[in-house]
Amino acid sequence: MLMSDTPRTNFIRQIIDADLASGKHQQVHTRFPPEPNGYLHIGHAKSIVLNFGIAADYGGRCNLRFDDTNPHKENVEFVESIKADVRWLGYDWDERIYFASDYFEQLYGFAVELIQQGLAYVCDLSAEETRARRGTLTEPGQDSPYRNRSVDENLELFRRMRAGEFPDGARTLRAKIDMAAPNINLRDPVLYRIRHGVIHHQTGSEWCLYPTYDYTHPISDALEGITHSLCTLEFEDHRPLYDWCVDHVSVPCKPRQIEFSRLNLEYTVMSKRLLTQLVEEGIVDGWDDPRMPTIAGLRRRGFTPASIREFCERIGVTKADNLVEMGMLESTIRDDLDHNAPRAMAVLRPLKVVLTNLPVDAPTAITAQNHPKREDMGARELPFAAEVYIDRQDFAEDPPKGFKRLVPGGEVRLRNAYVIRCDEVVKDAAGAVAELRCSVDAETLGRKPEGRKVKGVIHWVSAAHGVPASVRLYDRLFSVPQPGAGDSDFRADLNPASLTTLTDCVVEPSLADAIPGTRFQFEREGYFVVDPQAAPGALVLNRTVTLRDTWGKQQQGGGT
RNA sequence: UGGGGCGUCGCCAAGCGGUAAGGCACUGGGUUUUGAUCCCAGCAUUCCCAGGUUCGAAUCCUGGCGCCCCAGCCA
Repeated sequence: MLMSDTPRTNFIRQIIDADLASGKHQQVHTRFPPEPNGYLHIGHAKSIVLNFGIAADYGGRCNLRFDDTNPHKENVEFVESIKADVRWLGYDWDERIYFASDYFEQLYGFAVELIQQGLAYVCDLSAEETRARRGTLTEPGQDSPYRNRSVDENLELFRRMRAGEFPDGARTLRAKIDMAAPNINLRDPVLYRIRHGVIHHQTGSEWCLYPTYDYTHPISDALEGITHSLCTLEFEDHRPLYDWCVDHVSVPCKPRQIEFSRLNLEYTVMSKRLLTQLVEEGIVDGWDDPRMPTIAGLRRRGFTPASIREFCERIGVTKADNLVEMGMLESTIRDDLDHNAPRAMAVLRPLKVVLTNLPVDAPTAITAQNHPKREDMGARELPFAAEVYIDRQDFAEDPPKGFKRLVPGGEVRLRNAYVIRCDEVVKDAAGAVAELRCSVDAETLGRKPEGRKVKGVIHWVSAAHGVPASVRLYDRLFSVPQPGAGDSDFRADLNPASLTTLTDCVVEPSLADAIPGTRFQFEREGYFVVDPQAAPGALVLNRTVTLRDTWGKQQQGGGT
């Protein structure tokens, strides 16, 4: 479904090309290293497509590695959801699924190496004291009073830290680099901290000593033989530390860290902290709420793995800050579904239409193509009778200029069926339109009407055969492009109309037994997917995205 | 007067000294029993700004300006 022959290259692939050409590497080995402290989102998809995509295109490998060095925030539910999401996106790590915690013992050994070289020391400063001595952006820090302990004392203290002899926060292991370094990450960063009483999802209570990301990541990469370690821009300042670690410890190779800019999408949030808040405060219906930018949410919304992959290709990979329009995501799923989703008819806001002069020999079923340009998708039978439902929005007593649908005395084509004319508008006691009485032009079944043009085509469902359904219409979760901009509470930017549930919908009977996850285009309405909550007799459909709507856009643009 | 990055069309993004790709969006026009799809056309004399080098600069140099990230024992 790639729509162009745009070269899909980027600066990272160029670096890899050069490394291969120069003989620096014979093969490429990447990794996707999520922390299991939340569900994956579309920003992670960018990284997944980048890392697994490069491995696939270069005949290399990509590992899945959980960066699980902070047991306080992590759990197995997140581990499992991440595995499921990566698989669903279409990627395979074969047997190469790793945990940074797999390396805890080796990491400990490398720390001992650093101590022996005089490159790391046990520091007794509290977190607050450490911060107070770190200096500021413009002033150097001060050396820790514990910076010059002997190797033997450090070794002994570090052993006792592991043995659990000291309480949380009492001591840390710090790299001895340079407290005056202009790069704050080099001012004797903490390598190990003490954490008692937390049960790590992989190692249980085996450790009370946990390595930090800055120390763990480069070494994990090196142990796995990673050639190119791709991460986001905020780690650029950490690269000197990354290099310091692999340079001073006996690892088998030295991976190269390359940073790219993270994805920002309009009208949503991408930070795990905020997404977690939406879930925990019940603002959304869980991590897989179809309004969430999570992989699980997009899946439930009806997105396909291919469309997400294509989106990630289209946005590219650079180091420039970016804020991608939602329309970019929408167009990718429309492209996919336009080509691949079978068509069906569903009436979201039913209005009964009685066909008053249906010929006695009128067909009781009408054959409809499942796709306008794909014969291979076949056809289906639509039950047809004198009472049908149309959508209330397809009728107007007082139509706006340019309205092509049904109006009193006007004609419109019932899709796949006859041209009808509205003869009478029946109202209820309150004066609301209750029913329409229309006559059909018997000569227009499968034929153009004589001597006139009928521009409007509307969809319908036989009243006697239609199946009830409830439909969820989703809109953007937030009403502003950048929720929470300028330190404001992002919750104030929530879109109150992000979910509209329609419970009186009627869909064509062929959908009666549709299984969850099945996608359709409801003609003239949009793309929909059967929700997992759907049960036999209680169909629930989620709107993935509307069709492109130049009429609706025109209407909106004219007003206000 | 700390360090590290980034600035090419409304949004993404190619470009790597030889005279501005592509996608999304938008604007026309055509086809159409989905106001969809599809098709065709248009859409940066200019690359943050100012100098300089060069026959030639978005690309090289100098100086500005703007934006992002960093002072967790988070990742």
